[in-house]
Amino acid sequence: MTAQRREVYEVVATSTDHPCAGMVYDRVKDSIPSISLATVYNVLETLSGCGLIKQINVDRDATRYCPNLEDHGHFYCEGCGNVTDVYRQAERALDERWRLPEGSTVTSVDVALKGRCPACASVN
Amino acid sequence: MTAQRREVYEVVATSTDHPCAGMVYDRVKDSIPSISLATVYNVLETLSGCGLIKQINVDRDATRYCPNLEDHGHFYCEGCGNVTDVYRQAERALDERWRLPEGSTVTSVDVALKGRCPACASVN
DNA sequence: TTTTTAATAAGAATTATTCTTGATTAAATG
DNA sequence: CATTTAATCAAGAATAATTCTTATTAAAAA
Repeated sequence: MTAQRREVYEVVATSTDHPCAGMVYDRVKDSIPSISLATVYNVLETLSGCGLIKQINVDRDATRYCPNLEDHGHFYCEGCGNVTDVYRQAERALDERWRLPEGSTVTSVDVALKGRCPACASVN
Repeated sequence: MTAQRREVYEVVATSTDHPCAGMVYDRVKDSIPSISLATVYNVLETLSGCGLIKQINVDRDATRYCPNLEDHGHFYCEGCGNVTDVYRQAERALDERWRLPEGSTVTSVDVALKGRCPACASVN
């Protein structure tokens, strides 16, 4: 655990806006001005590999990072671009939700909802 | 509806492997050798906009295209890279599945499962 | 202390996609 | 039918996120 890793993790953990690599880079530079963008990418990859943070992808936008390790989905607002965490109404096993090919194994389920958040929906 | 549009749509509609733009380009060239990759991108965008095909994204891989307009998710095999359609066990309204912010509107729900298909899971 | 290993910084390289421009084609109008 | 208008297309340059390469630095092991 290096200073760079500690600081990158800290930035993601204390951010509520699901920042992308460039945003993390900008924020980490406040405390480590010499850090390189490539290092931020490396560290984000390492932290994701350890399961300390999660990558979230909406369409082909830049990958964003999420410190919330609970089972949840993401709601992307097409008005303001914000991403918020959303939770299931009821916890249900995967095979109660999806008909999967017999004998397959599943390692992850990503759910991305798109639409307009209350603020943006009310404007128009 | 031009020849290019007809042919691009035909290729996507008759493909079962969820091809990306480059793959569509290669296949369409058989019947329209002069077509350009940019045109394939334009047409795929147009067809997606009309709702005739759907874009599917897994992580930041190249966008793939799906002619299946039913409500379904996608299962990406980390072994062979294939993408297959998966269906819900039961049709349930969105707000029975997710707790959404009061007053929000939802335009799309994308579900991407990752794991190993039966063939790849049995090998290892 | 010396040697080995891993992490970092910097910038070049890659890849999917978009943009720009000029040429063609199709549709609309006189 | 001729002509204007608009949309589409082809080709290649441009862009943006990400990865790769190489040299340097820091940490760990011998």
